[in-house]
Amino acid sequence: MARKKGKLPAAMRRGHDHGRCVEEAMTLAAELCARRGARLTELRRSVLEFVWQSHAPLGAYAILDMLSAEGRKPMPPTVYRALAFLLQQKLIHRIASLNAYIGCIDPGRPHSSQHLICRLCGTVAEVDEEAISGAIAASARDLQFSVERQTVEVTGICVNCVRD
Amino acid sequence: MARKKGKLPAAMRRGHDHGRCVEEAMTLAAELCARRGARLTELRRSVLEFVWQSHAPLGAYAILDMLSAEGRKPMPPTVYRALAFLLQQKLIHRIASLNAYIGCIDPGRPHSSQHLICRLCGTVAEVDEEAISGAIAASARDLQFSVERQTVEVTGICVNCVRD
DNA sequence: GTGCGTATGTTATATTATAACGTACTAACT
DNA sequence: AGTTAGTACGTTATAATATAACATACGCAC
Repeated sequence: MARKKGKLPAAMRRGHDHGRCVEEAMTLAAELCARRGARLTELRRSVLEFVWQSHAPLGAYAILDMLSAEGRKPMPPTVYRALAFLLQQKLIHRIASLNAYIGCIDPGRPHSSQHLICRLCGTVAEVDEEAISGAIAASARDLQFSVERQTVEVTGICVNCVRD
Repeated sequence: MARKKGKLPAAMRRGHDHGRCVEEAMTLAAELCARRGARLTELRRSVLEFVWQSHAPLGAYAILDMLSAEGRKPMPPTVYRALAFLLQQKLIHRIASLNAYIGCIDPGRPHSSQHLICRLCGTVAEVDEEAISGAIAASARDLQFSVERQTVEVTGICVNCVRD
């Protein structure tokens, strides 16, 4: 079950226990990969964890720096391959307008998603609004356009930053 | 007035007179810039024309090559500055998922837009569906998120490519 | 025609991403 | 355990996209 109407997504709820979010996401990712026969290696796990720890999407080279700080010294292709795996498994999303990556909040269920990106704090909230994806699907149908992927990225100011 | 229901956008109507589209777009651009006191220089005009001539979004370096073929030999910043101007004037859109640029079909009127991108032929159709932008606005309102920009890029197969 | 603001030219470099090929690991079977 | 086939990772090089910083030229207002 998704977020209730009127309740903010976790990413935009100040003071929520994000460590717990990350833990749950990692556990779920491990389960999903096991179920699918996909190998969530140490490297991939690390990348996913870094991505999840940040409320703002992480760029590939930021991830690379974090891995370097940990002692690994991977080259770009290594990071990009890990990201490609996580994208395939739908454990993360790519935010095209930022060239950056963020954890998927609901990787176990096929869903469309929309991202609200705060220009000030960088926080991204993922939502899944049937009204939006349905309107897009309807419009495409009208044009006999066969949809494979919807990218919806909404840039603006989040509630926390407006208040500041 | 926008496209009628059931009628394809020009970009996806085979055999439409695209030369005429381009001409009209250039004329309108000149008028708008004059009205706004913005200078549509030769360079900017050329860039806009190249962008308009293509049904598929053009990358900055493709534009650069076209300008080079014409005799100018601009460096990247020159092209990016022209693109920045055209974006500011809302004469073109940037397609984030392709790092490429395409003409705006209705630069004279403030509007939100959604882009349907054919994965096979590269053609992009711009639409302005109130149902989509409205649903996004409503969802954002619900989260007290103040929207500045909506990016909606729908990837799939267009009607012409499905038939082939 | 002088001066000021804008546009463009130029050099250098930053940022994001991938191609190509080599090595190592892992799991499955014998 | 040894063999092997497939996958993951390492490494080198480079492609593709984009911007910073500073110099020159252009165009319009006065």
